[in-house]
Amino acid sequence: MTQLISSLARTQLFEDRSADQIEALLAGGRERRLKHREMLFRADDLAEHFAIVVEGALKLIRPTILGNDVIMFFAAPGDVVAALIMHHAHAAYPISAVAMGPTTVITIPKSTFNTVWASDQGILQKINGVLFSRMSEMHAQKAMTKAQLPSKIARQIISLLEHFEGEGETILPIPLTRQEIADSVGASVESVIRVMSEWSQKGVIRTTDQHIEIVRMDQIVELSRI
Amino acid sequence: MTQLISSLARTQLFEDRSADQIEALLAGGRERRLKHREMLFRADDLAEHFAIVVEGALKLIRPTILGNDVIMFFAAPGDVVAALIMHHAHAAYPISAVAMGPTTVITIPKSTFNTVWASDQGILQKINGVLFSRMSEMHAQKAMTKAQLPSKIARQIISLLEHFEGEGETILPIPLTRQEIADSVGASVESVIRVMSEWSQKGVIRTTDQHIEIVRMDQIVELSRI
DNA sequence: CGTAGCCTTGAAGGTGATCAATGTTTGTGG
DNA sequence: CCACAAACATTGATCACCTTCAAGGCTACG
Repeated sequence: MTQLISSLARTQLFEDRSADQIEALLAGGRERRLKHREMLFRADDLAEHFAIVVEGALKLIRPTILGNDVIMFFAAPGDVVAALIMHHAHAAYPISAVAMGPTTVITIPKSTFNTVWASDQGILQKINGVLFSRMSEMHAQKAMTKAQLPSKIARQIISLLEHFEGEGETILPIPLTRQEIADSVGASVESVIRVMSEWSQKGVIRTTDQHIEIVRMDQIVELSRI
Repeated sequence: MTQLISSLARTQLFEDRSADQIEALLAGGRERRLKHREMLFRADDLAEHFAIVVEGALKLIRPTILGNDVIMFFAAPGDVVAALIMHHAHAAYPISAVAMGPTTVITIPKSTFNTVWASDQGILQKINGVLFSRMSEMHAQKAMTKAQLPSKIARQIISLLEHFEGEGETILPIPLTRQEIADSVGASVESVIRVMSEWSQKGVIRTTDQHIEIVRMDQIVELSRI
């Protein structure tokens, strides 16, 4: 747990907190290590915990009536998931959360949220920050609806790169399949493959066992704003 | 102002507050009556106020690189807009807000938010509720990306009807153009017109000067889940 | 009475979906 | 460590949905 706390202390959420304070905020919390593709919680299950991503990544997905999945968000270390729902009594998760690669999270009971977190102005503010960036991301995606597929994929990749690596890095640190890209931009796998294969051939990107490397960032940026 | 307070007291946000409490929360607030199509604030302007819709409606729009607009959200009476951004110092509005029909709002300075609102747990919780439903709406929309246009339009109409009227009503109380529907579902005006003209012919909907009436709700509901 | 905003209709064409088949890599149990 | 299954990537052909472009009509309002 001390290990955990020290890595949490580096996240945006807890940056201005002491180890003691963090420990108090984690009351009743439990570390969970998820394997690749393991589910943390399922849509429609009763929401009794929220979670903080410590390492790895979660995809927040929702099945559609048509049978396919839609990926709403990729949660990176430091992200809080299912926090908004904690304010509702007896509510169900609106989405499912699935690990991408080996992932560590802390799950915290609703009761801790409603006692410790809800009365901590600083934390609430941080959570709002997290929500704000999530909302911004959804807006950015929606603003691309009428753009062509290559632009959408390019934007998504850039966004993921920034969200997971900060600046400068060019290799996405999570295993990301073409299907997942398709599910997040609202396209079919085949179409995503056609676009990305062309990029690979032109040397714009490179893929080594599900890890995507951006070789020519300038080109991707350009594509994202056509 | 007393008039205003009494209509605010009926909103979800202030339902459990006394008139005095409401007045305190509105410190520095100013009533604004907007005409149809008048802009409350513009994207990229410095965000110094947030607002509560009292009557009418606002569309929250964002221009895209391709030149067209995207409508992110339709704000109904009781909705709070630009609240999330209040936590950031010197931030700009990420979207523009434009009145649909004659609209009354209260604009409240950032300073009030950061003093009175930020220290009021109850209010923060309510705001989270507002955000939650906004997020849910974005999710619902995203879940429809791969659906066909008629389904998207049907879903959007149902969602607006619920958001603006509660239950049971069948006439949308805001002037809503085909262009606005198109901008909100990510389609072209022409396509929206083609779909809705067919509905009009079949007697599923009726339009009288920009007010849409749902005649056969069952059909619309059915269409929304194909 | 002219302009602005909105609605309508038709024709042509393209982007991306769907379907189907196959190759490749990863993982697992005997 | 091999064999087989599961997950993932690929390619081609066909076709539907929706966009785009163009032209015109209707209604409200200053």
